[in-house]
Amino acid sequence: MAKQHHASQEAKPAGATIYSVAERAGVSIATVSRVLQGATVVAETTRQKVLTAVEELGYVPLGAARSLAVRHHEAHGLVLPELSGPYYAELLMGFEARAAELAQSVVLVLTDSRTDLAAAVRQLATRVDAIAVFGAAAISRDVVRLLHARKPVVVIAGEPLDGVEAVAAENLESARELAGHVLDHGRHRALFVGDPDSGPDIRDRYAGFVAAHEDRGRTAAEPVGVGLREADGAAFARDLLRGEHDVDALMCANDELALSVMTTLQDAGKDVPGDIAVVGWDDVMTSRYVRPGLTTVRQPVHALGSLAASRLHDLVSGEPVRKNAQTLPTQLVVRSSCGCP
Amino acid sequence: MAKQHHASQEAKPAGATIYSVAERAGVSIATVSRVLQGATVVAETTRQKVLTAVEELGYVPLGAARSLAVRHHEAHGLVLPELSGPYYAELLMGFEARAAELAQSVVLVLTDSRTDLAAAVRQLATRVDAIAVFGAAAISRDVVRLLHARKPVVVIAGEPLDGVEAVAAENLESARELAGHVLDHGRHRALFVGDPDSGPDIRDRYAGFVAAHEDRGRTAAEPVGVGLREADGAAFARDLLRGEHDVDALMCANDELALSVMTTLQDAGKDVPGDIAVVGWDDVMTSRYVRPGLTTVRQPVHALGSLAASRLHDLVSGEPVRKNAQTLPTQLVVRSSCGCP
DNA sequence: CAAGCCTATGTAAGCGCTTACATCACAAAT
DNA sequence: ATTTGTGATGTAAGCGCTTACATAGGCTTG
Repeated sequence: MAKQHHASQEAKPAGATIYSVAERAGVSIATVSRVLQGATVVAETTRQKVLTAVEELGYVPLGAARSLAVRHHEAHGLVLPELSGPYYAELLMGFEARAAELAQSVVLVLTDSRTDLAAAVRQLATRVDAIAVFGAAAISRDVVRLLHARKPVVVIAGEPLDGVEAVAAENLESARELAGHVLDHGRHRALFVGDPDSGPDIRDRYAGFVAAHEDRGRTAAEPVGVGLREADGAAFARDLLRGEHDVDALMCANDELALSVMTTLQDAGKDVPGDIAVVGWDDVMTSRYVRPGLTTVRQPVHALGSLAASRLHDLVSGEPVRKNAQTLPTQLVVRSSCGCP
Repeated sequence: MAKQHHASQEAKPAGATIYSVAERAGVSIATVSRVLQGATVVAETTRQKVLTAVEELGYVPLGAARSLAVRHHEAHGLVLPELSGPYYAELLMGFEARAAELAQSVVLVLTDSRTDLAAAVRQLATRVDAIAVFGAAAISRDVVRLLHARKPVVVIAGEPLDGVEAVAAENLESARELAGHVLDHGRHRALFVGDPDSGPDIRDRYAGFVAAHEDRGRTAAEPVGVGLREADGAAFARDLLRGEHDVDALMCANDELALSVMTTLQDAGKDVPGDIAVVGWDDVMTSRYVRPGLTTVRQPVHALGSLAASRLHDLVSGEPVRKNAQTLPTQLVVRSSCGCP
């Protein structure tokens, strides 16, 4: 063998390679590989010799070498904004679980912690076979488009982009239902809290809010374009207390917002839902615990992550891109913050 | 060139390699590599030619090939049980953020979704330079030990294992302080809810509970060994309501437990903290929102993740293993479920 | 008993990159 | 004009695997 395999030594034992295993077992590297891959048949005695050698040497195959040879990373990339709150975490869990079933590793990139996002994504593309990107992940469409030219990409809950596969949870109809439910409690001055321009999700929720009004021959108020975080909700609630709006119901873009609005109002002596009804979106854990329980919409977040991983795998396997976004149904969760007993 | 580089074509454009880029730019592959790595000096005109070719071909380097050549994966593995609840998510965020700074990818494995954990970990070891394992991740010590023989390993909040580096948040003293605080509210029949045998964290928290009693010349009751989930808390609360214990204060092993206990009691008409004080551990989001606010302990979870990533990197860089676990300080968060106004 | 056939194993090419070393062109120094 | 130095680039070996193909026994078969 021309190659000079390992006279070297490093801090860690390092260096058991397929060569050293083969030598120790007294077989060729091909046989070692066959034993480890388990595909081809190998004589039982040989198999044992190899396994023993592997054990003794503590051999761990080098993934990179395998990847290079098989021309697959056997890994999926997932790009999310962050993980505070249960939404993304749940999505990630769904993704990871499905990826595990498909024997794919998952490489995670959180955009909020990156200064150079484009570079991070480019670097990610370097080590995975396919990438799922969360829609609101602050990744410019250009980056997605660029990526998509090289690797299979799935956009989760994002702006549809043609030629790029998309998966999402249903928003419009559920929002219409939720808003309708609130209106049917006899509320006449409902407000949508959240910025429809911040992404397709919120946009559709507002659209549902509008539709519910139209269904009843009314017209919806303009949305209050605030952010999605607790602080935004608290700030808005203070505006409210100052009398800036005349409302008897609030449909918030997500639970975080709804919760902070609701508790801020309560702390100021307002009665929810007596004085004002508040509903949210996402059904986070806290929504079950607050009093009154928060009426909200549960998304199949886990399933969404799982679906993304599945599609990625299908795409890598050569399946064609689906033209239309796959939409998963959501579920209205009625508690009492909307006015129900 | 003897090698037959790419006459092939696949579904995806595929196939721009360093060779095609070199050819297009009219330079050697070495030069392309130099431009892309940016280390050595390359004439500006050449650099531009290469960059142009890269652009035109949409070249994305193959990470596996680089890894093989440089003999580094430039990736860290992280093994966590799951991501429900803010604890692990926050840990992961800290880990990811630091890894990003160090230009390391992060490959995530969630043990709850794996059927064959050992295999998953072995496979992980194949593709990363080092691995951080969360203590309670249900990974047997043997697996950790095995791993550790091959790759740098850091155990987060786990059972110390000699020769294996460990990082953790402080438990004992903070638990002593928390328990002391409760006792000093004049409670005399305090109970620890949680199973000290489920891991070093809980064990130390119970030890703090005991110590606080001893500090006051009292002796602590035996722990109530229940699980850490909401359902466990609700079940325990029902036992309590049935009169199975005579208590006026509960120190729960974590917030999830504390919250479900507390609300279950409240729903049954008990007054918290009037009839019974309840405190938790972790300071999850919900703890701020419930009424009364839950007194708890905030852990530097993000910092813990970050520290783990740093240490991993140091170890990969050849730094020696630190003998003693690094412990991060926690912070008592006093709200009103303990009896404070 | 020769001819063929499996089966188990070995041989070697190739995966796409990095990098030590060799080479070359040109400018400066003699 | 010749030598020497220097910066830019090319050459080629190797990273550790997988796998197509070749080979060598041991059986079966006529």
